[in-house]
Amino acid sequence: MGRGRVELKRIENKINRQVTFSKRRSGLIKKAREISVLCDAELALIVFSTKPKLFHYSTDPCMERILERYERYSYAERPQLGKNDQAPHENWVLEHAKLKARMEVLERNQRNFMGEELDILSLRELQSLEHQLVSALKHIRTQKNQIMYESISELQKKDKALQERNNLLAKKIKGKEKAEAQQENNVDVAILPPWMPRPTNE
Amino acid sequence: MGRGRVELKRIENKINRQVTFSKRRSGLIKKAREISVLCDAELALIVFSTKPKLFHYSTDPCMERILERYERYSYAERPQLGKNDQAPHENWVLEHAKLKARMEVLERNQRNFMGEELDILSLRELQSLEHQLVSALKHIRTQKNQIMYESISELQKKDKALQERNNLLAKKIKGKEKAEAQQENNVDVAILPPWMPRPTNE
DNA sequence: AACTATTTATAAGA
DNA sequence: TTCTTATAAATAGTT
Repeated sequence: MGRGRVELKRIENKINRQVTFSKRRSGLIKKAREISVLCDAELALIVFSTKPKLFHYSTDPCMERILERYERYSYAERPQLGKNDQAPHENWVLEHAKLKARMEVLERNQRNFMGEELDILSLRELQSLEHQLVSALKHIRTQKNQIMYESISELQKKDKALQERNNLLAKKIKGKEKAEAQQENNVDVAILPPWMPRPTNE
Repeated sequence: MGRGRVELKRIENKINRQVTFSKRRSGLIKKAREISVLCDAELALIVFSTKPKLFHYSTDPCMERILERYERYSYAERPQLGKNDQAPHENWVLEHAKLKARMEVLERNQRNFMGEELDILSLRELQSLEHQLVSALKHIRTQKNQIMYESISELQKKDKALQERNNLLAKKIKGKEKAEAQQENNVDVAILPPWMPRPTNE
């Protein structure tokens, strides 16, 4: 919709892509709101731009509710693995407890990884944590470098292609100018009355 | 769009609502796909009809990934929602799903903190992670230093105390030796026959 | 950010 | 559900 069909593929021009993103995002969110109001549907829409920036729309004041509902639904829809018909409740309680315990461990770890709650750790544990973080940092920096290198090499490739194209265009223009100059000369000579002096080639 | 404006409110006729839902749902999903392709955006769309039936679209093969990413982003700005006083079972299933979702986020975070699975992170996310780790390392090293200092100063205190006790004991022993020596001398001199030479004090 | 020529979505009807 | 079609809405390119 707009002045010209648009091919369904990534828009290469960055500015253009950004503008289109912004327009279509608002359109999408509007449509989402419309269907939710008109048809009394519950929905959640999450969009990450390449920036990456987050946009979202949800019928529920709290997006989480819908995500949870989704999780629940998709769990239920998943192919039922071994039916736990025998003691589903018992089983659940057990699993829940396990999950909770594991979660607490994870949370504590996470806080430690963020440099919090270190006072309960022994010297040996601190040292191990330190080594882990140093190693992680190494990986992260390597990955960062790689991304940056890739980005640079891509830009260089683009740059080269553009330069070549420029050269080509410059040559074409030069050729054309020469031809035009030639033509002008010819015309001039042709329209001169016979008694006028002809221009001499130097 | 269509033959006549449509008011933005719930369609009361059920059949009509259903038809509209079906049409608009496909339209919405189409638009979602378009923006994701054209603008290179990552997105997740979840729709529940009143049936209730679930429809969803996601750029990622695994919707979870985007939901996790969403969680990660919105985690900071999430205000604690009010307790849902629902049926206990419902509530419980819900909490379980929530726990599981949160767990997955935590696990992913933890892997990231350990320098794994970095390939899905953007440059900006990597940078943020790096800063977090650097800050954490600083805290960890501070804590380590503090523990070591405390340990050292405690050892020094102990050392000093021991040394003092040693000195004290040494003095006591010296005093005793002298006394004994004196006594020995006395005895020696006493039992020497009168014609033997006496020891001289130097 | 506003405009507008077009394309696209879709409401109603079949 | 699907197709058609008149019309509303979205939006690509432009200013």
